[in-house]
Amino acid sequence: MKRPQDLIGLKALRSFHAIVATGSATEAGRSLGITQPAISRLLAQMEAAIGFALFHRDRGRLVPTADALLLFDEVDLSLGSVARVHSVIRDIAEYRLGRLKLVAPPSFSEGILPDIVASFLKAFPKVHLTIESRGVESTRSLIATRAVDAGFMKLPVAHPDLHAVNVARSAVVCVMRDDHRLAARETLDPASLLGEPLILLGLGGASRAQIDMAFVTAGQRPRVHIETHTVGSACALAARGLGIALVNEMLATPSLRDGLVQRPFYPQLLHEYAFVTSTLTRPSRLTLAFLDHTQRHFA
Amino acid sequence: MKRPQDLIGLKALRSFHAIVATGSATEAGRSLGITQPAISRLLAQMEAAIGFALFHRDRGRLVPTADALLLFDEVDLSLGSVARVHSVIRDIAEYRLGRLKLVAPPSFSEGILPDIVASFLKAFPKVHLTIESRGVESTRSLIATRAVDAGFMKLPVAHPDLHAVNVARSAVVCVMRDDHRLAARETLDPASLLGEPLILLGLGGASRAQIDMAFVTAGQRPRVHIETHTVGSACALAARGLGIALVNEMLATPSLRDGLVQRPFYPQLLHEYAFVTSTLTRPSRLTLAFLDHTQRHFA
DNA sequence: CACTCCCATCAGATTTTATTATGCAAGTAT
DNA sequence: ATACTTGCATAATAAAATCTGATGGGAGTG
Repeated sequence: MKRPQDLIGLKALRSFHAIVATGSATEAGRSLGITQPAISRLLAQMEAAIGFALFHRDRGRLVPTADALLLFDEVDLSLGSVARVHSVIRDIAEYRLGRLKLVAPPSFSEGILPDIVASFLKAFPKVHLTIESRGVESTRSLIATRAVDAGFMKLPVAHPDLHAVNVARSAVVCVMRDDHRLAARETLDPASLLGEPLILLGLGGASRAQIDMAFVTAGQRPRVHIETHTVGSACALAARGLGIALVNEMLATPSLRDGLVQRPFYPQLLHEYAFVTSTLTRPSRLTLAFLDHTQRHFA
Repeated sequence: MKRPQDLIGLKALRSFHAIVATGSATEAGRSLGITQPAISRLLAQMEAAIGFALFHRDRGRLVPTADALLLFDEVDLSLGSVARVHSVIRDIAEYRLGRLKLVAPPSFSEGILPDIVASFLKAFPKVHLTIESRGVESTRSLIATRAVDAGFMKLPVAHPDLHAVNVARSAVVCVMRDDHRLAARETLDPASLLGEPLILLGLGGASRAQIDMAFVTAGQRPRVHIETHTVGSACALAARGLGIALVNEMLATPSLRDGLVQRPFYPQLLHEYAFVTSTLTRPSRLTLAFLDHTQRHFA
C-alpha cells in the first residue's frame, strides 16, 4: 500500500532545501554529509512523487523552477519547526524546560526550602518552579490529587495515595537567649527545664504530643507559657526573653539570629521529613531530579 | 557516521503524535495504517534517541509522561507545518497556487486578452495574474529581461532572447458604418477604396507599411484622412462616419458595436501574433499552462 | 477460569537507502 | 583543439532500516 504522505521524507525535504540553498547537488550533499548520488536520487524520487519538476537541468546545473521557489519558503518553515522539535527535546533532556509545582508547610517553605530551591535552580536555571505554602491537610490533598507534583511533609504520612521518601531527620532543640541562665548547659531535659516558661507550637499533631509525653515520662508537666503556630514566631518570642522554645532543629536554624542559642533536648525527639508524591502517577523526571537534589542537599 | 537529526524521522514523530492522540499504540497503528509492532519499535527507537521516557507503561497501557505532553505541542505544530508543505505541493501541482505576469500591447490587452484571461482564470481560479499593457518596445524588453513571464507580440519578433510561439493569425479588414455606400460590397480592395477617406493606424511598424504597399502595388496612394494609434479609436472614428478604418480583424472584433460592419480587405494582409517568452529561462509550468490555454482558445 | 485487550519482542523477508564507480555534457584552460 | 575540471545521472552492489506475522506476558473482565 502506498502512503502518499510518506513519499516525501525529511531527507528529501532537507535535500531539496539544501540544493536550493547551495545551488548544487554536490554542495548540498556535502552540507548534509551524504554523497551527491544520494541527493540526486532523493530529488528524483521527490519530483516523481509530487508530479512536477523542481529544477530545470541547464548546462549540467540545477536551476530551481518558479514552482520550486514557491515551495522553498514553505519547506524552509517546515524544517525550521522540525528543528525546533529537536531543540525542545534537548531542552527537556537537559532539564532546561519544564514546570515543577511543589507544596510545603510554611515552616518548611520559609526556612529550609528556599535553600534547596536556590541550589536546584542554580543547577537547572530554566525550570519553572511554583511553590505553594499550605497547612498539613491542604498539602496532603494537593499532592494526592496531583494538583502539585510533590511536597514536603512530616512523617508519618498515612494516606494510600501518597508515596513518601524520607529525606531528613532532625531533633527537637531548645532555643533561648544566649544570656539565659540555662544557656550555659550543654544539653537540656525535662528536669532541667522545671518551672521554666516554655514556648511550644500548638499544632495539634504528633510533635506536640511527643513533647508532652517526654515531660510526663519524667514525672512532670510542661509549663506552657506561650503557644504559637510557627517556628519563626516561637524563636522570635524566645529572642525577647519570654521563655525557651522547643522546636525542631532543622526548622529553627533559619530563624536563629544573633543573641539566640540552641541546645539539644533529651530525650531526643526525632522528627522525620519526607518528600511526598502521589502514587497515582509516576513522578516526572523533573520531580525525580528535584528529589535527587534534595537528598544530596541533606546528605 | 551518525547524524542525530535523522534519528527521529517523520514516522517516529507521527507515531508519537498518534499514540498521544489515540491513547494506545494499537489504535495509533490503525490510524497510521501500520501495525502495532511497528509503532512499538518506532517509539522505542525514539525514546532511545532522545534519552528520556515518553510514556509510562502502566498496567499494559501507554501513559504519556509530563515530558511527553510538553513535547507533544511542539510535535503537533511541526507535523502541521509538514502537512502544509504537502498542501502547497498539491496546490502547485493543481495550479491552485502561483503567479503569472503577462504583458501585451494595449490593442491586445483591451480586446482579445481579457477573454483568454477570463477563461484561464475559470480553469485555474486561485492563480494570481498580473497584466501589463505596454508598447511594443517595452513589451519586448519586459519579456527579455524576465520582468514578466510572457507576453503577446505581433510577429516578427527579432530578438535573440525571445522565443515566440505563433498562436493566432488574422487579416486586415475594413471597418465602416453599415450605412456606408461600400458596406454593400462583400470585399474591398485598393481599387474600390479609391478616393475614400481612410483611417489608419500610424504605428510605425510593418503593419502600416504593408497597407501602403498594397495600395502602391495597385497603382494608388491611400487617402489617409485620419491617423490614430489604437484600434479602438480607429473604430470609434469610423462609427462617426469619418471614413473606413483598416485594422486587424482580431483586434477590431471587440470594438465592433452596432452600426459598424467589417469587410475583408484584399489583397489579404495577414498579421501573426505570438506568445513570447524569454529564452534565458525555461517557462514556468503556469506559463506553459497559459500558453496551452491560449492555443486552445484560438484553435 | 477463560477471554480479551494491549504492549514488547523476535525472526524472517522485503524494501530502502547509501556508496562506489562510471558515463555524459559542458565549461575552461593550455 | 585537446585535456582537465565540474556537475548531474545512473547502475551495481552492499548495508541498513523497516514491516509483518507470530508469540508471550501482564492485566483487566465476565
